[in-house]
Amino acid sequence: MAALAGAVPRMMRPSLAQSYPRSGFPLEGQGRVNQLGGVFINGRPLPNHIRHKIVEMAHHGIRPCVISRQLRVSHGCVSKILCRYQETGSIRPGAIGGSKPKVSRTGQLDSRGQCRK
DNA sequence: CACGTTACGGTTGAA
DNA sequence: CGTTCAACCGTAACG
Repeated sequence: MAALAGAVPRMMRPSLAQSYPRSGFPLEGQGRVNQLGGVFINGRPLPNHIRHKIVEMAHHGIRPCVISRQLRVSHGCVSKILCRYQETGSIRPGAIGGSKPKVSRTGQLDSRGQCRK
């Protein structure tokens, strides 16, 4: 599914998209720039296409250091995403949010429900 | 110079 | 309906 991992963009919510205060693009207001000159959002996963590019380049035989420079992402992130990709075989991030499952609290299993949308 | 891991700040989302 | 809390996010820094 790696090749088909790209299909879940956080499209603007109908209610939010309708709530356009003014300006052309109220969204993406947290656009930050890292030392590499790349735009990312603090506390939010990278765009789907960026992740796909990282895996694609890595599969091509390009060094992680080159990928990080070419895509403008921190090498730490590249390493993390590549590691996860090899583990799970998927490009998508883990399950963010979601409170602690009561069942796990009892002290049996610690596997969090990886419910991907 | 290249790579892995940790530290930090921030957001998300169910309970 | 609003708050809480743990987990993951990615960058920045360390080794």
